[in-house]
Amino acid sequence: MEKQILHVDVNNAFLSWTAIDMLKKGSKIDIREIPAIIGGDETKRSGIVLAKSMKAKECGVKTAETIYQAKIKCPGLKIFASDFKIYREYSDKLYKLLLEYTDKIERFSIDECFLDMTKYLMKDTLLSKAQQISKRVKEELGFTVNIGVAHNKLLAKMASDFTKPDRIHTLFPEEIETKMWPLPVSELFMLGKKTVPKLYNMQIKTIGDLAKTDVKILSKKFGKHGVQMWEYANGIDKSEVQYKEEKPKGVGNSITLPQNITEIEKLEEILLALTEQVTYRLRKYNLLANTVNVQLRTKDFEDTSHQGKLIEATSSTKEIYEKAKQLLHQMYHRPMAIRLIGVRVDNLVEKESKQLTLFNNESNEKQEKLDKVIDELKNKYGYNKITRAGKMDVGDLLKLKDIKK
DNA sequence: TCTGGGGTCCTAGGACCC
DNA sequence: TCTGGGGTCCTAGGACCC
Repeated sequence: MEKQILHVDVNNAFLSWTAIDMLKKGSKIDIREIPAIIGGDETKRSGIVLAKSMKAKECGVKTAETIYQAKIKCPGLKIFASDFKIYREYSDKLYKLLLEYTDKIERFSIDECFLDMTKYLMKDTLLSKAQQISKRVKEELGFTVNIGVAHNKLLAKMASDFTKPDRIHTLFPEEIETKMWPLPVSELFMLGKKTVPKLYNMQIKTIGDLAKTDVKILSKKFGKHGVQMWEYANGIDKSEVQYKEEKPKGVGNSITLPQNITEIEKLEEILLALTEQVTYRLRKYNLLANTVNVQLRTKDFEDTSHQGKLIEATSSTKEIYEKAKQLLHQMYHRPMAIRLIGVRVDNLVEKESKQLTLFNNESNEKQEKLDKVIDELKNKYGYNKITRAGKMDVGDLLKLKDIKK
């Protein structure tokens, strides 16, 4: 049966949400109306553009470029800090509103949702629902969305990306040729900056060119990915809206350091703080990890990572940190100037399904109790207030003067 | 003061087994 | 002085997304 899918995409999400939050707090300016961006902190070496206003876009400012470059392009540019707590609140408000139309919603990211609206079989009904959603979001929540309407997720997502802001676009099978095929191939979902030049070399410049290319040639050159890009170019996507709350497949935490660090002792301390955050989230999900992965980025932007299996699945800060420290020592050799360090856990399993081991020793139980007490304190008094005796969280660590150089 | 942080999925190659 | 081949598991790295 033919599905009816909507893709709802918030226009300039971070910038819009910051704008309406500022207005609510009495700001006289609407940062959506001036050349403005939401950006990281250049003094912490995380100075990239997260979102831009239309006026900033007109100057040529691009998402993910450096603030430094953006300022050159747009001299009067105003920069505002991101606030993910606020973004989460607006995202939740949007989700709640959408729930009134269907419970089959997939939260694809903080500012994008797929809705399975197959229960509205009539095209006119479907379109009027989309119009209703668009109007209500604007009036009740104060920001605008783009909505893509199609028979599968891929086409709905492509459609919502057409012209912005505050628009509804359809992409039904008979419209693929006129609406999607003339677009540059780089516009196709899942085609990034590594693949596009290769396609250009093959004289494949538009999505239409890709759709008409022999899938065997693509399969040979790009493997599975080649088949998928051909299907996408032809509007084929069989995936379902994943509306059931899914547990994460991995949990990670990484930080770009304000200054490069060479001393392994300092890296260890930061690693512990990162690990504490990871295991805290792991325990909140009631999950256990089977593998630990440590990532390093050098001052020259060379990335390396090492991973290792744990003896048994765990969410214990101590056990995961021990493993992480071991991995760090494996990969670290002097003199290395480290720009970024990260830890992540993968191969997660439900806590309940953990196999009982013969030697469920007392020390493990003790450790588990300690983690639990710390988690409860963190829940009660706020994450950053509570840390292990003698240790600080990443934020505090990075404030230390002696970390410099 | 140039280059985030959170993810997912795929692939190539090595180790090991039969 | 020859050197299989299939299968599984594991790891490092890469590509892509928002």
